[in-house]
Amino acid sequence: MPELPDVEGFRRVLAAHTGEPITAVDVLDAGVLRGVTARALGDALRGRRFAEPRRHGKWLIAPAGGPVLLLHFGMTGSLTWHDPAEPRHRHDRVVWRLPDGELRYRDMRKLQGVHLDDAEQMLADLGPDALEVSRRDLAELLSHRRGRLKSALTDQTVIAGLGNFLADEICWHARVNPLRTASDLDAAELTALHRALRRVLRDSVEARRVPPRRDWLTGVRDDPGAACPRCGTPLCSRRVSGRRTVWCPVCQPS
DNA sequence: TGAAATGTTATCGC
DNA sequence: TGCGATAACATTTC
Repeated sequence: MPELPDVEGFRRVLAAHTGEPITAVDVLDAGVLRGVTARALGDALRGRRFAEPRRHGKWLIAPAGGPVLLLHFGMTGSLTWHDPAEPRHRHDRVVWRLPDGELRYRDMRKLQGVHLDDAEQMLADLGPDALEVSRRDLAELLSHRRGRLKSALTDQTVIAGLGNFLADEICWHARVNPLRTASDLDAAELTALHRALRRVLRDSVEARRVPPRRDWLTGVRDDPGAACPRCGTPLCSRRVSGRRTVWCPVCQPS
């Protein structure tokens, strides 16, 4: 799940529960703790209050009056608010208990995890957040890339926040082939790509995910014999930089 | 049973 | 130095 829109949704979950004291931190699976022990995490946060959280790319940054909590959700993570009476899920790994409920960090695969106080280190190599990238920024960022457009868009050191689904969706909306060399796009293509990025991100943030709409690529890409929602042509698919990439050979000619 | 899954990182080769 | 491919991490699903 978690690309920029999902993490922005988690940020809003946390933002709705700032200002209340953290009464306890339950570490149910220390396998998601990165560079911090369960004891140190609890000692640092107990009695503190979450302040307004930030997001950069796929990172959620949660200051807590001194200590800073950093969450990354990998491919399967989430952060949700629950009544304490609600049974915990098998994949709930860390729980922050507040007076009126609790925040649960759930993650099946445990590919990423929970950090404390190393924001500068974790965020140092990230490019600008995808929501903050202007058309001019995008042109500049792509102009230095010799590799494929798909690879550049999903490289967090170039632009932070875009993942496999978003990158394909944006290319499809822009009618640009994701296998193109990133620095080869002309002015019209860069304009189309930037407009697609804005539109796809806006709608996805509103939906708190990349919506699986049938009139979007994301809604059909896993269908057997998937066809382009715009023109009905069978979609093409291959691995690019280790990720499955889907595009329409008619709308997005090479 | 094997392959693939929305992420990131280290490593190897060109 | 940059980039592509690959494996690895952990777990589930088709």
